[in-house]
Amino acid sequence: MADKRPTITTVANLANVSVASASRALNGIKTTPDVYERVTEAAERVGYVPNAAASSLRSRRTGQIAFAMPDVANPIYTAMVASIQEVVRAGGMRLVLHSTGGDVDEELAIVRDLRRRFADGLILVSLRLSDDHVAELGRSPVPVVVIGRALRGARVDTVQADSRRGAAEAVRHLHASGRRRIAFVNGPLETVPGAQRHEGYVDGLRATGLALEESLLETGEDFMVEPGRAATARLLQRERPDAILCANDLLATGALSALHDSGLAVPGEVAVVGMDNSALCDVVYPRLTSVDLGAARRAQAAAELLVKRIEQPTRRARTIDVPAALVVRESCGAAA
Amino acid sequence: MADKRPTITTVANLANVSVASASRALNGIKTTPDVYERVTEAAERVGYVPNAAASSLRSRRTGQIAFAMPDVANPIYTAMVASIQEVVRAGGMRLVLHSTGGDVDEELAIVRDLRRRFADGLILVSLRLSDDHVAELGRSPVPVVVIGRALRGARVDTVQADSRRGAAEAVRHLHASGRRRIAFVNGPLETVPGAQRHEGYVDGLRATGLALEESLLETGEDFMVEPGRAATARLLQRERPDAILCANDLLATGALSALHDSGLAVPGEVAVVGMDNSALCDVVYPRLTSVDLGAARRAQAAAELLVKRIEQPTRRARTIDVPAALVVRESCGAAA
DNA sequence: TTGTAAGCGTTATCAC
DNA sequence: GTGATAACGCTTACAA
Repeated sequence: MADKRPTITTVANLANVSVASASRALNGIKTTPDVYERVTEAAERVGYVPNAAASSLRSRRTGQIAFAMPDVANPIYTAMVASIQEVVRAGGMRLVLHSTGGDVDEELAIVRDLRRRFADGLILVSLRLSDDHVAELGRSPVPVVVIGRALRGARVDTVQADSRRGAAEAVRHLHASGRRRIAFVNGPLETVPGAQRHEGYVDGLRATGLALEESLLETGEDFMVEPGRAATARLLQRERPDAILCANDLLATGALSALHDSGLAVPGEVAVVGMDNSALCDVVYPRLTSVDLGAARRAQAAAELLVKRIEQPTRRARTIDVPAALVVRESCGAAA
Repeated sequence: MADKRPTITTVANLANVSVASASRALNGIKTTPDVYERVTEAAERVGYVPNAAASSLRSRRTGQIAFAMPDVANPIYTAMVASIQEVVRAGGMRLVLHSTGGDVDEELAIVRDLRRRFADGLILVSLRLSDDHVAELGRSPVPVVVIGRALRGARVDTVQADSRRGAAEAVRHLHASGRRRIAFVNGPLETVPGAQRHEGYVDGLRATGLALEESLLETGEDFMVEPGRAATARLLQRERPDAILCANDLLATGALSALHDSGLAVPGEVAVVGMDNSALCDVVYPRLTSVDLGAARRAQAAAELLVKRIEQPTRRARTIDVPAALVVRESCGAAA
């Protein structure tokens, strides 16, 4: 902690120029080399650093990007944070983080808070996009990019994963490697990913000619490890599946754990496939086959979209689709 | 996106009071109930939201807390983010995130950037605290709380883990359960945790009467999974240890992976112990015994310390010690 | 209690 | 290109 900070006036006086010239020199706006020299030197000498609040107030730019996601502890969002952070830093901006707990009201509160203009834009990941979101997004004074599902009626840029097709592909792969009783451990059905992945699972069954069996379906109350473990345990009390597709890697991790506890061999007796292809996949045992939904790419695309939109607020809203791709690892080799 | 925003003047005019009264009413400063009523109603009606930059500029408080850590992707820092986020939100503030990559220059740049006054305070996690840090921290206009090691000569609040004692305890536990060739997979020795945990390992050997063997020491070039895998693989080329203590859970995860690949049973042939007791422990197979270094508590303590210090900048610098505790799980049961 | 008015530190708009 | 000067939107003395 230190004392009195120099302001731009300090610098201007020291350099014998007006504050206007000082400001211009410091912001890279054309000046005489002489002025530029004197100003930068003076700034250097007194250790001048511009005040963020003052420059935001006048310039109407905060240099901050906000990112709101359901849960910081989920590796998939962590990966997104890392991607966004890169883009943000490359642009000399700062990242403001919000963890919403997946709560819709919380999400809406954050969008509403944008009216404070604490950030130049927001990247929002929501599991439950509603009309309320559309309405609130419409009132935002700064651009918002949604990672999730394109919202009809909202003029916002969107980045989407093709998780439906990804889930279907996973089912086809399991079928192709000889599995016939393919269970599905999903998260809450009323979420966007929950609904889409369920559809993908059904698509996959249809494509392979397998029947949809209620007894092969389980949903965790959340896309987390424990719900995955519990859901799988319930599944195993019925006629045993020979493969389990999980709606994300956390659920799959829970599934692996439940299978270990039951003494079932993976992939020998039961194959397991996750979704997200997160860092978890190389960490669990056996390594997890997973559907890559391009989290890092989605986050990067969202960040870049946002930065462009901030610079050019009037351009048309865009939707970017990021394809899914199955990444095969140990957890779904051949059946025993 | 929308159009012209109402300012406090809009509200004041509508309520037929001065802007000063409007400001007071909105900030909970004593006014006539009548004035309060009219102002809040007017604010409500026009959807007034105060401008963050303007209020920061005048009040000299940004309502933002910054957190700088080596790596967002490391679950231990993720846990810290979650803890800090809670405190920050409870105080109605925002969290600004910086991932430094463990780079000292990056860390120093962030501290320097505080002079912009973009945040009211900073929580800094550094793996390599130096005199440069002391110097730069001394120049910060806002308080900084360090999570790491107390810095001599710096007037900053600090939160420390007792990782030295924790490592020693892990060694003692392994010895007590019959292990005699206890290896140590460490991260870079020139880091604060690397150095401390090494000392703890040596303490533990001494306490149990085991000899320090060079061949049982390995260091990864980083506290990550891959270096852990590689270090363990190197270790296994020599005379086999019957236990491996790892300097953190990521290294331990890599160790487990290398052991699986070598076909060695855990804990039957080799016991494994990690440090940090992160979310990873319940996710890997077998579940990882780990030394809890109180990450969540440290982060929470740091955040609370910072908030208090912001409110009361002159109070004495404090150092909080968070104790370590071994959490026993499957990876270190009895030897075969 | 309330209103008046003076900034907070910048950047943007003018004439020059 | 440069220098006055007026905002930016708010908080806070100070006087009433």
